[in-house]
Amino acid sequence: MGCRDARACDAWHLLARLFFKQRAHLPTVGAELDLSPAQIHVLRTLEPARPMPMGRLAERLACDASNITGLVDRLESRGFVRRRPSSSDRRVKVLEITASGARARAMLMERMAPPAVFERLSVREQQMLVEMLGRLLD
Amino acid sequence: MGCRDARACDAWHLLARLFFKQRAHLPTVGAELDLSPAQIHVLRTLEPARPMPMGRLAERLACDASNITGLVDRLESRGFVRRRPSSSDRRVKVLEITASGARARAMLMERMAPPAVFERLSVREQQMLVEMLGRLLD
DNA sequence: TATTGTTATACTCTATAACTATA
DNA sequence: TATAGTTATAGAGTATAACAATA
Repeated sequence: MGCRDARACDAWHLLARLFFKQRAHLPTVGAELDLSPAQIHVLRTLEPARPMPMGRLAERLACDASNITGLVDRLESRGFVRRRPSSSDRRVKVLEITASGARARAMLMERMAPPAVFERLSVREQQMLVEMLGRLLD
Repeated sequence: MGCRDARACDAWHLLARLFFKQRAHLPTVGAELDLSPAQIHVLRTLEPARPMPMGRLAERLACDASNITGLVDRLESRGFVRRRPSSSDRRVKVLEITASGARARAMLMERMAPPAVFERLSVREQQMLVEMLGRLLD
């Protein structure tokens, strides 16, 4: 009845639980800037000084490319994000976060990672967690 | 421009990235059983032999209680979940996963935690990850 | 008077398919 | 012929507010 790899299933389950637990703060945090949860994830994914084609953003958010158009439309109209033509392929539009968007992003990230949660781990453990999550993402 | 607690922000960011990466498989996995991503998370949250009031499920999924009604309606009509009256409070309805639901759950969990991902960590590291995530969830 | 679950409503997200402009 | 982004559409999720039953 269980999974073949019980530890992997446990890990995924706990990971999802922690994500939902933190996600509970998204509506409150987003309300201050009038940003929906999905828009917050766009800002989170668009790291400053790391432009990203729209298609790649769709991959990272695990959604269809057609969703990105509308999400970016509203963020762009509010000055948080910019569309740039790609220099190598004229079909591609590259997304950049603006200075204003980067400020909003930093504020959002900070609210989403309340020290009260992650301080339950020692500094050494926090480093290990970050390193392990990074390896799972490769 | 960064967060006050950079490590906590990194951890939250990586956590969200990993969640989205795994979530990319949800539509494919769910399609086999005709389950939406949200319905999959209901089944994942409802661990076998651990009945849960509807309100508590709403908390765990970080959504409004009114959403749970519809989600559970469809899962119940397909025999994956049961509503039971609470013995102590007649306002409360307790949710149980059925035998059929538990089989679907095990299949989903296995597909969502492909060994190819978690095998990038040693057994010792997997144990530590599970232990740390558990502590973050307390 | 407060709480649990439900209903009705409106809004957003989401995938699908068809379209354009490039490649 | 294939790909990146857009548009139109319909379906599902979501929060809000009002409601019934119970505490």
